[in-house]
Amino acid sequence: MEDLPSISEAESAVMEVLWRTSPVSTEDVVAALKNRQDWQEPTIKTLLNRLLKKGAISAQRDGRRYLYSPVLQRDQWLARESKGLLDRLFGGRVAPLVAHFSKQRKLTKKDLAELKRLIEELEDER
Amino acid sequence: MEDLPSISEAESAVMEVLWRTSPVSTEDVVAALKNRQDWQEPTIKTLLNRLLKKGAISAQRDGRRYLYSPVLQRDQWLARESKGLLDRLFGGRVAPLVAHFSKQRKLTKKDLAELKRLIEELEDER
DNA sequence: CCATATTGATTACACGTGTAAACTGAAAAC
DNA sequence: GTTTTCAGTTTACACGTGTAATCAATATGG
Repeated sequence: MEDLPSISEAESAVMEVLWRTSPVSTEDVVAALKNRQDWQEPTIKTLLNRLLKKGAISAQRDGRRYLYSPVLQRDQWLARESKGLLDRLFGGRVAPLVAHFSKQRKLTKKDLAELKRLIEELEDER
Repeated sequence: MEDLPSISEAESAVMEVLWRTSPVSTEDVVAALKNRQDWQEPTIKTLLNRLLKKGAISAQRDGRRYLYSPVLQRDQWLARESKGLLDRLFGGRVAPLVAHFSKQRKLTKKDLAELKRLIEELEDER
């Protein structure tokens, strides 16, 4: 009964690939990250290996190579990451966080509209 | 022209103290963190020193000891940290972030009310 | 069958971080 | 003026991480 593996930033870039499609081969991951990250292939192999060791992904043989799939779900990861920040920076409260972004002028009109809709939706749910 | 120093999690706990009140002595910091963190005094000395080296705080002599003050402002730090998370986890968009927290049932009634008010306020600003 | 290529596994290495002990210099106490 | 004390400085050390080269095993082509 292992608890959720914690994954590093570089590792999360690899996870994002697997979360998008899986199972994938090392080659696929390399291809998917070619543009985004400036990593050599060995680097990606290392990251895949570490993720395996951590139990964040699983591997199934496919001829001479492996195909990898996520074990850790994106939702779980998202939940932990965002909760961590929220707690540390905003005392666990969402409103102050939004307030912060608004102060930073990081809210577009579209964001505002979306938020409004979202909030109405949430209110209706009660 | 140094760019903003990046501070670690443990360091940020020390910064929080200085952000609350400053200037403060090492002793003050130790006292302030006594309950929150289970750190020995040498640990806090180390952290203060690292923050000094990084230029995140400044020190002024006061007799035999130093009094420390923040150089890095909480707002700057907050902005960077939260932007980092927002970009990494939610593609830089605020609405998906709020959606995520709502899905996690992390929004209290109070949060909702506050958010609503906030959004109305923001809309009026235009 | 043997050489080559391919892919996973092992090893590497510097840097930041969490955590702290040991050392040192100067001030305070006697 | 010594001795003690206290605060700051130096050193320590293991672990995770970013980044990658090298090694080894196995499959494929000739």
